[in-house]
Amino acid sequence: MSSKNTLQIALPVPLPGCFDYALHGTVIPPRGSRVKVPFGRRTLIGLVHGHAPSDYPKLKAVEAVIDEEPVLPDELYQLCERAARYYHHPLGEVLNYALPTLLRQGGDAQASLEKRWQISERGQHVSDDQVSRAPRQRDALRILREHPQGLSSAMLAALDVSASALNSLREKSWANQIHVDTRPEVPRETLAQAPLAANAEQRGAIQAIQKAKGFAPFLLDGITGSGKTEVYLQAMAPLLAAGKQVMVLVPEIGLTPQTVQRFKQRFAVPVVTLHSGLSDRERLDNWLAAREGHARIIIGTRSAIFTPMLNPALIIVDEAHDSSLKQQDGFRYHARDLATWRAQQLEIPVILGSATPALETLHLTRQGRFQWLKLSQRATAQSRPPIEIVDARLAPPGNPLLPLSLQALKQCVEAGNQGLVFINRRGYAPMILCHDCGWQAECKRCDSFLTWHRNDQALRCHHCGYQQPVPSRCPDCGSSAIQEAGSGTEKLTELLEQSLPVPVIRIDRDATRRKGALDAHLAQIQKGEPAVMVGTQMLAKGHHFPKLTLVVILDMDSGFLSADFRGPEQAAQLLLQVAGRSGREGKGRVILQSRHPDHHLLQLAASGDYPQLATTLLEERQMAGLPPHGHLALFRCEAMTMGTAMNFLQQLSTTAVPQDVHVLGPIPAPMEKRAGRFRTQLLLQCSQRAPLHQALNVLLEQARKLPEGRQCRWHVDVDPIDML
DNA sequence: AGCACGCCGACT
DNA sequence: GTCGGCGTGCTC
Repeated sequence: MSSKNTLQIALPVPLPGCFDYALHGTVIPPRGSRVKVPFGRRTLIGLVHGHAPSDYPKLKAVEAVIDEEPVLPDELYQLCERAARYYHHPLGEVLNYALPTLLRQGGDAQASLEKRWQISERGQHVSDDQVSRAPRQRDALRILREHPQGLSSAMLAALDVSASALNSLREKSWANQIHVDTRPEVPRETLAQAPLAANAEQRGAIQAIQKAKGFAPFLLDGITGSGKTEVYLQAMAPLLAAGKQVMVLVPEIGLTPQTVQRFKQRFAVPVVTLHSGLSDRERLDNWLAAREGHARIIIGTRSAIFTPMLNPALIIVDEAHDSSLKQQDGFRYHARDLATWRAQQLEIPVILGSATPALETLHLTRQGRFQWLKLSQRATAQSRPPIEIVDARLAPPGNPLLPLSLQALKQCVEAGNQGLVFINRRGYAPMILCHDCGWQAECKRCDSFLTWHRNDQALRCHHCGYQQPVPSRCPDCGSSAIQEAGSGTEKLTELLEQSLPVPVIRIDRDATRRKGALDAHLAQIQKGEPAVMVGTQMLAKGHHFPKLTLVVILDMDSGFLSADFRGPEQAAQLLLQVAGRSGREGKGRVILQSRHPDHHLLQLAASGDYPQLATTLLEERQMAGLPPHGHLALFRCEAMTMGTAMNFLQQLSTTAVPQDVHVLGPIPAPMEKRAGRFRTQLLLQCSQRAPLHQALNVLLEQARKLPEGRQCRWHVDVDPIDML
């Protein structure tokens, strides 16, 4: 055993465990600091995990120590360790994921400073005749003299000072470029705007959160329009006034300028955002601002849960039921659960806010492990509009809209209001087929039908992106009797444009792809003139449409009938979310078209009694041993042939696992073929977490050894959200 | 995951 | 005769 210093390094490679390296030098870098090490034929940046003697015979030496201090606070390092263990994902990759890109690449953990031009001592004493032949430089000097703290290049350009004049001044040592820290002083008074008046329920919730000491998990269960955000804002106020920081996690599409604006308007403190739209530099600056305690409100999407904070006081997860909080590839963590762990570790409160809490969260709350804060009244004292179920089978052929729905839309816009038609299907028609031989356009690479996008003259697969031109004749029988079946947003928009005297605004991924297009559409709606929106899920969240009084929902059935056990839960959440758009400032109406108007879960959801629906669903889950009553992990596999994918998981399923763990499968995934690969899955189920994790450890070890696995791409998903 | 080594087919 | 296809094996 070597007496030399040996470091254990976590590296960003998909291999379990850490790697040992010899350290020349006497100062041992602490856990969480970055080092550069040789790995195979390349050089990687890893994080110090610890130091302990190693018996590995061919130790390589650390090439360079990058940080003397950890880049991640130990609390975050521990969160990563726990997450790596729980999700069975390599620690090095988890840690790597937690770091901003520039730090992963070895960059300095330094906020960027603003460059400014400043007049020098010598420049102060330059007389006008010294620059009589250089009027541009004379003007530049005059301007710099007026601004002794210096001016940024952008401001100088705005004042018509050219870069060449400035460079000339620098050559004569009359001006310098300096770097300044432009972070604003945080004002003593952090409240910038008076809070809204809270009703009794809101006051109760705010007080409960403010009274909390140490770790305290809350479910803020409030129907749409009940003023959850106001509760967040008032709960935050004293924390911010005490110089602390608050983290707010929001769903991907919820991170709109309006959301951020609401926080910025209320508080005069630095607010930073963390989301995929930032440049690497902006992301690092914001991350550092949070780590150093300058940023006081940190708003971000799921990955923001890994942001370090100097003075953390509260974590808020808004729309906590939203499935975008679970990462669907690579490191498959759930930000809602990590938020709870982190709050526990930091001994601070965490608030999960939702109008339709996930059954997991409701279950914990009913067990008393979350404190239940209920908001049952709309803040504006409007009652929630009832959801009318109507039989969609009565719709005229080829038209997805019932006469009743169309009539209601007409009345709505004639009364000067706005309507929304929700249809969760993009394109013109979800299918095209041959009337003569029954041929249907299918994706070559997936088990799915191609959607006709008439605007773009293309058939497109929504699962893999495959695209092909629309055939004019049937490729099988040559008939020209090709027609579409079903309706998407494009067709519905066209139909409504023909029937209504007002603008029809389509809001889906296709219509809003162009940068700024979504904002332009939303702005048009905000003007409040009569109009009808046609939209997908994109419209379901966050947006506030004051003039919207009618919502027509076209295709919620598939969710309620889905093979996925979470189908009804998610459909109900979406239904209530969409319905909640209606009548936020006035009387509203919601029409739900369904081909299964007697379906009991659909009726329960439409009744608006989400707690009762949840109870029913939870009973079903208990009988089936499904979450939250049982725990699941999924081994997914894909390969070039079904045989390879099946064979691997078949081999794997013979591995001995702890007694109480049920190994189900392998079975072909619900969509057998996707993007040209065949997909299979092996489901692990257990009433307890511990044996499930033991089983995963055994199976993972086995999977890495099995030769059959080499022709497959496989991964595990702990607590899978969608089984498809 | 990278990145090498290694052994078989169509090209200057 | 070479360039390059991706199987296989390893990384402290």
